[in-house]
Amino acid sequence: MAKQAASRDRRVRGSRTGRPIMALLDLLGRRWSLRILWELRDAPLTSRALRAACDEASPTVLQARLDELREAGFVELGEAGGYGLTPLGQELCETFMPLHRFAERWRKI
Amino acid sequence: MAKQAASRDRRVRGSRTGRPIMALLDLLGRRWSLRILWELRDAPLTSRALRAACDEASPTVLQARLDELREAGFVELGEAGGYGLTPLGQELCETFMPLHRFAERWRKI
DNA sequence: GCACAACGCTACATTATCCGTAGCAAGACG
DNA sequence: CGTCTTGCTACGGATAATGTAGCGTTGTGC
Repeated sequence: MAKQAASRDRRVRGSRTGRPIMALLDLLGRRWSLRILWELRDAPLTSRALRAACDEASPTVLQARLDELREAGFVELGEAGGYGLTPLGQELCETFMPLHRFAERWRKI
Repeated sequence: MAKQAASRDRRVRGSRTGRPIMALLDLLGRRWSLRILWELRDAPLTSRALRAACDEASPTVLQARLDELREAGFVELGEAGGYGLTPLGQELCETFMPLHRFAERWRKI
């Protein structure tokens, strides 16, 4: 697998400009990516608990997204088992945490 | 089309909890959604210009995303032509604008 | 009026991606 | 040993995205 070989400047789908923001938007714009970060926001979860939190999403995609997020350095697999955010992942999560408040106001419109 | 009939509490893929944050994460977690918002961040674009900005993505998906984002109230089609962000869309865009700075730091890791 | 170009938008066949279910190997516990 | 749970994978069917082409409409210049 060339999965772990590539670095941050790897080819990303739909964006071959090399601009990191595009790579990030591409990564986060895949199914379940944002949701996974969101569900891990305040505590690590086992793969199965994460699956339950994500409405029993298919383990195939979840595993793919976890691999990508891990390779990006946002998520890590603790030695005691269970997926958690890295410090970098925490930071990223806090970056779009205001989305929560926005979503609440959005509903009311 | 039942597209414009549904409101914010419509069924969204992968998230049937009704929590608005889930609906939002689901909407933004589709291909090109984040990218479209990003490309419209400071100026409206025509559909073709937007397509060019999005690496010549297929018009089929772009149109689908634009419809969804329009129905969500984030994007609008100006009467003079061209897609632009609504005030709400501007607000959403600013919400995850720190992502840009984060992406720049992320590359260096 | 009449080409001509750009607009928003759509059709259609191919390809990639996701879903749902089942199940693997490895480790912990009894 | 048997039975848990862990992370992870296989596989076939369903869904979504791609790439190319083109529609109808609206200006604009001649």
